[in-house]
Amino acid sequence: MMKAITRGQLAKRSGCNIETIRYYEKIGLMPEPPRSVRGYRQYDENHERRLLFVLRGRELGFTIADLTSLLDLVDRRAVSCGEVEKLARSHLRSVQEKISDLKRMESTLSATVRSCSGQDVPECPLIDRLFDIK
Amino acid sequence: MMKAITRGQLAKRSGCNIETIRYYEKIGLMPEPPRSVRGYRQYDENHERRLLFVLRGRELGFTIADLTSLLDLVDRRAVSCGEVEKLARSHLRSVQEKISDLKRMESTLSATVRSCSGQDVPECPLIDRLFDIK
DNA sequence: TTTAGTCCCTGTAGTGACTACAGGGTCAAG
DNA sequence: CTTGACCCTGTAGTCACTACAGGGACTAAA
Repeated sequence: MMKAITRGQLAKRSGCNIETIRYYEKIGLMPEPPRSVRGYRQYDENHERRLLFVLRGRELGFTIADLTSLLDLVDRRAVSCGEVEKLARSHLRSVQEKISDLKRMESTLSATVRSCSGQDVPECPLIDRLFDIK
Repeated sequence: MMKAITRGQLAKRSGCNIETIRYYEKIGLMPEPPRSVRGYRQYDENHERRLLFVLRGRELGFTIADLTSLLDLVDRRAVSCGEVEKLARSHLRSVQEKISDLKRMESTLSATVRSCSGQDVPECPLIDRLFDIK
């Protein structure tokens, strides 16, 4: 059994902002941990594992709602690869859409920046492009 | 001179949500237009051009703050290609960073989805991966 | 002329996912 | 015994909108 750690220690170990932990507790993503006599939160390795799960999921771009339902499956011990796959596939699609949106942005931006003189002159192709009617 | 149009008409022409126009006015990105006797906003082609500028800039991922400073340069007739280029370049860098973050996400996700059985079984590589310690 | 429907106005609250702050209590080191 | 770092709480602020409630105005049909 791991010795109980405080919120600040959990934050440091996980790389999570300390307030975010309290926020995840408030929205039900993290369980309410036991408290010390003085009311300090006491976390153990299960809390840490769960928090890391959430942080990794967020890094992969899953929403809080996605993670809530994934953790709900886990909590109910009803993980079925089928359900998870469906969620992950639809998330993958949205990530791919974001990438192509950003690539379109990137090519417009870099074309415009290339055409910039960089001089201290009052003609700017970026401004002109944004102001172009139609 | 273009006949004045209402907020709803401007919204329809520009493809912008009607409430967003009011929001842009509140934060000073759009000027307060003249009003009709009954208090209806009356927009003209300059408003439309400015709104399209903002909408295109947002599509390219510029923040409201970016657009505020760009439009400020325009309003002060002090557009210098140098300043604009600097902003655009730094924005381009952040877009490129976002793209590479998302690509990392994408490859992890698609690798995981590929390894999914898609079956109704309780072993799921995505869950396992998210729960892996370290 | 009435009525129904669509527009416009205002202020305010809600969204997502945090992050920061104020005002207090606790604890360990020197 | 004091200083500073930690912890607690509730609340407000962030960004860029979006939605809603409650009211007035205008248009077209019955």
